[in-house]
Amino acid sequence: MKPTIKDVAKLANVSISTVSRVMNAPETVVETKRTRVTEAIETLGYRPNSLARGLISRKTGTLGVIIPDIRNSYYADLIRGMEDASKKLGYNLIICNTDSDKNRLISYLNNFYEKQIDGILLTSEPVYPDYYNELKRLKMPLVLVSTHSLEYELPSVKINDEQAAYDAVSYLISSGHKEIGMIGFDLSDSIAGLTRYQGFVRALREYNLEAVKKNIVYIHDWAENGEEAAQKLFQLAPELTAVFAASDELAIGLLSYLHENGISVPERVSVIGFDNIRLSRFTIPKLTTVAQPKYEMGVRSVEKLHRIISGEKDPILREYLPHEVVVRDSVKRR
Amino acid sequence: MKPTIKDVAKLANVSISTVSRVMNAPETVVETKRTRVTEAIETLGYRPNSLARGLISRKTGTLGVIIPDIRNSYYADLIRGMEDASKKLGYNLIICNTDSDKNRLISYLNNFYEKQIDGILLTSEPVYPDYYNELKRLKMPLVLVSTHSLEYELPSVKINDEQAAYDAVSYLISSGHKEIGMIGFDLSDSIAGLTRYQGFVRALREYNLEAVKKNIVYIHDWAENGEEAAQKLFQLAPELTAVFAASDELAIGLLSYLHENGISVPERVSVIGFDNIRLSRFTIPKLTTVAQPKYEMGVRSVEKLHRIISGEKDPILREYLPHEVVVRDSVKRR
DNA sequence: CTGAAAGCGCTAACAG
DNA sequence: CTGTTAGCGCTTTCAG
Repeated sequence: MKPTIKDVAKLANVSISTVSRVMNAPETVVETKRTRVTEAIETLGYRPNSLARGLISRKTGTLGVIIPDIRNSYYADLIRGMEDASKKLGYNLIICNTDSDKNRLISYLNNFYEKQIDGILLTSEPVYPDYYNELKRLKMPLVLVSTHSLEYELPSVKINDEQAAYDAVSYLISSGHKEIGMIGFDLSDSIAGLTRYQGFVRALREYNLEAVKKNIVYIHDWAENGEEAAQKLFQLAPELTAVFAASDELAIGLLSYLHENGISVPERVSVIGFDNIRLSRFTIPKLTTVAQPKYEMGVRSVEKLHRIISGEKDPILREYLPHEVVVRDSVKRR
Repeated sequence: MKPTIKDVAKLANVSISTVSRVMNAPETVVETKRTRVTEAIETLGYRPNSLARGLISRKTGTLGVIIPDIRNSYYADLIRGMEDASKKLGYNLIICNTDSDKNRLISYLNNFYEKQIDGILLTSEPVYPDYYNELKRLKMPLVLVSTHSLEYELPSVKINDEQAAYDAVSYLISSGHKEIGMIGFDLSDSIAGLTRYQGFVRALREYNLEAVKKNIVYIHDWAENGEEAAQKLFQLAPELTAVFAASDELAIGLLSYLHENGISVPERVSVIGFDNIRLSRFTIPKLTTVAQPKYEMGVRSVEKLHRIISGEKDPILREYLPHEVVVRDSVKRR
């Protein structure tokens, strides 16, 4: 049986309140007793039960993270950032994958509620009305990450996806490309789908290239094969000289497809990705992409959530972190 | 304030024990009251507080996962497998990154202890005596994943790394290669380092190629640049026709290096990786590698841990799951 | 400065 | 079948 505060009290010959005090406010206990207690704690290997503590304090020191699928490389850095910030602030992270399944998401929300989680980090998921209602009912501190909500007053941290896509495509255009295509996420995905498409179109329009906006293929699930999409795209528009892929994973599939088909990159076709995942530095050729500050986003989202939990006033409701075009070797000037 | 069992009892006009009963043993309550309680729960949106429950049951429904660094692609599938199995069995997963730092690891162990975690999944870390002592002191159910211990009687699930490396190198040899090199993890890493090296050497020896076992470069940290290691390796042994990389990430760095230096793969040099991470299907050329059943390992480890927690007798202490050479395009017969 | 006592929300005997 | 009561391990008044 694990030693409890009672055991410590008995061994140190004090009351349990005194033991409690040396743990929470040592200066209020006379030194003689304090050391006796400390020693007792030591010899018993006592550690306070955080369930009992949480029952009183109404704090568990645990945050719930909801992501679509951890296998998506995008989340690796994000979560690491969250974890490092959490450790610093005294939290643990419970990670849950939803596969963007509504029921699974709601089930986890209730799970969090029962576990008395201190706050939620909801990732990549658009906030549909039913999610919002559930969230509101549960009344748990929340920060949206890699997503936001314009309809509801919900704190969030993400990049400006539309602008980032715009910058990617502009980079292609300013490199002399006119026959540009895109592999994007379904437009029903209001975060990574619609916005990046809009950025794509805005760039084209600005340079009077709007005619090529038809050169687009959508994928409906992040794990879908980038190669297949690439094939469809080049069937649709064989004349392309550049492609904007809405994620690096997609770009990597595209690179693979092009290589298989003897289409050289960047000589014949240029490719720009999105996210700057770890392995994008090692593709052949090295992938030019627009980087999201993923680690930093993870850190910021936890800090933001912590501020909300602590009741501090958070200066900015919707935070947008800077993205950056990382120039490597997959785009050629022509 | 969240509604408590008292609120439900009051609203349904029964005692709190009755409410408790409809939640835990509904059949022991007469229907009239049962429906009254159910309705009260419904209208209040009541959910039991799992802290209070856990205080009594001594179960939290939470498992602690310790990994070196989630940014390592290897862990994505593993964790997803753990998560899916956990959801099925009613657990949540707390994920902690240690960077293989001893203090950080021990700090998390104590953290788990205080949180009354039901069990621990300790990943990739060799069990040093001080870890073992700490683990023993804490007395928490534990399963080792992607690692094991020969000194201590600790349950584990992993592949046979030595054999897997042997199979990789044998595949190279049976494809006609004699000038073989390796990029491996430091030998002080008894799991991914030493064993894979031993498999490499055993294969060489078996085919009387032991002379080339000097063609090896070690990296000391998984995140180290595979390109640099590759450079050192080819400086050391320019005549190589094949390289065994101890991880796919390393293999991808190697591929990148070779391409940068105009060394064609697999025409001039063949490459075989290890792990079969998601993106290894999309490298150029597609990477031949030895696959670990990562997802399955995650599932099995949670099931195993669950069995231990439930006090069931677990048939096998140390489980070894099958690996498999996945032949793609990066190794050429010569 | 310190001990006794109440209570966080819930489960589990124990009577009735 | 159901209510009362006693805790689970800890923090927090409240006296002294």
